[in-house]
Amino acid sequence: MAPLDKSLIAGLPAFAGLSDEELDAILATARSARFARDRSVFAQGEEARHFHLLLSGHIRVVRTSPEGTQVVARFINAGELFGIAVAMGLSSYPASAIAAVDSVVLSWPNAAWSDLQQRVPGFSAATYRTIGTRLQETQATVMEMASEQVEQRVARAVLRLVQQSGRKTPDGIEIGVPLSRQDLAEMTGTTLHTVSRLLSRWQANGLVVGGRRKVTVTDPHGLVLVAEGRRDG
Amino acid sequence: MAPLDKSLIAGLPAFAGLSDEELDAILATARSARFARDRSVFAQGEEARHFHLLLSGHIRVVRTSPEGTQVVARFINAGELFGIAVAMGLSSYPASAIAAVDSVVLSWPNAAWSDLQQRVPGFSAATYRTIGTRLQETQATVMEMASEQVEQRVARAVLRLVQQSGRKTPDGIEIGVPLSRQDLAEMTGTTLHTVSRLLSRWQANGLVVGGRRKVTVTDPHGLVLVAEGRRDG
DNA sequence: GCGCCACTTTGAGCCAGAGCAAACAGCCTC
DNA sequence: GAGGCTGTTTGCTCTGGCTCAAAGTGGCGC
Repeated sequence: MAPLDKSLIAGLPAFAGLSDEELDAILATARSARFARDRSVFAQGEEARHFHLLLSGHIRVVRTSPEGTQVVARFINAGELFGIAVAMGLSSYPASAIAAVDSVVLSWPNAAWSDLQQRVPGFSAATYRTIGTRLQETQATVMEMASEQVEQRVARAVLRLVQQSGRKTPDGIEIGVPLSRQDLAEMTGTTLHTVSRLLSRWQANGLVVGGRRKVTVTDPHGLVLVAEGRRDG
Repeated sequence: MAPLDKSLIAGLPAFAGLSDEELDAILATARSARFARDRSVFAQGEEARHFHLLLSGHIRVVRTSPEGTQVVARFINAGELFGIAVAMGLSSYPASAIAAVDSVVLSWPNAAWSDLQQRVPGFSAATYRTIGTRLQETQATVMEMASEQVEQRVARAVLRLVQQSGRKTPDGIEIGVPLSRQDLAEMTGTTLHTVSRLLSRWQANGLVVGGRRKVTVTDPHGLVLVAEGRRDG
């Protein structure tokens, strides 16, 4: 395989300020791979030999319970680390990572982890922040599930996705990830039926426009009111 | 204040294998304090100037939503770090920490964080694991809330507490933290009424014995079956 | 040892949202 | 462009668990 070009990672905040030589050294042990939509980068329970960085596309991180219930834990955006089981002292991946769209992933063997920590100043702190942020977000999800109605939770999930990957279109802001009603249900702990009903009502009230695996928000402010429980969708 | 004795922390895994001099140096910037039951070590939203280590007792970590709903995020046991906002790049505490019983806490100013990281080999990795573990646990909670019935969730919460702080008594295994029905409800996202009804039924069926702020598990195996949904309490 | 307060129990009614069922519509393949 | 998937919509029914209400009860302070 040809050496990877340092321009791939030169622009990422995690590697800011490094010399060309250092970038090359970091990339020496990395491999890049393309994943078609719906292909799995790694599967829950699989032995974790690598950690990964998303170069382009979107990854859906999914946890499956022993009974088969699935929960979408988060979406990974370009530039983010994922599958860093090695950092958390885990020997196998606690969730599966599925390409939500065609994606390009850079992967290092776990052995490269300590090297990166030493070589890249601030890498360690940045990783702490990444994991810390995810912990905060996950705890926020727990709070929501404990205290809010389904309608508010779904509204929040949609707004979060808009922030993460919203794309301006003539009709409004479109979520840039193919997103089924089922996905939305798995992010909010409800059923696709309930999500579908909510979106239908929101659409009738001019808040969103739905489509097959697609949601476009036409009235973000109105949806914020719904998320805060200060307005009925 | 008299210097703290190194025997306080010598036995903790995080500081294993350090020389007496190093232990003294680490303790030089720490302060210990005693917190009576129900006193707060720090409050949600407060500026995070210190990080903490629990020497003895139990701490309840509580998040409160803008609307006032409370969720018990976790219990901290002796020997664990908590309030490590500094590691996650947060400037204020995301939750409150309340002494569940009389407790002794060792606190360092944030400035000591990087020092500890450099001075103590393996400290960084241990902290990653701590945060990583909490992330896993929190995500497991999300899964439970999305896919399980209230009865199973409460049973799991009780079993988890038994593991963390169970004390053998003639009647069975008693949870070593004063635990109201309200606390249990806040850990599982339900109401104290429902928890009370469940415990009453479990008691009638010989699984547990309840008391004021107290729960004793008399049939752990039976409770596991309830937690797994393979038996009705 | 009395009274109070915080915690707990139990009852009754109700409703958000799950489960079940069935029809419907983009979109891709051949 | 016909056929078949996969994803979506919508109606109906049923129920777990929340809400409101009120009556216990253990234990601490005085």
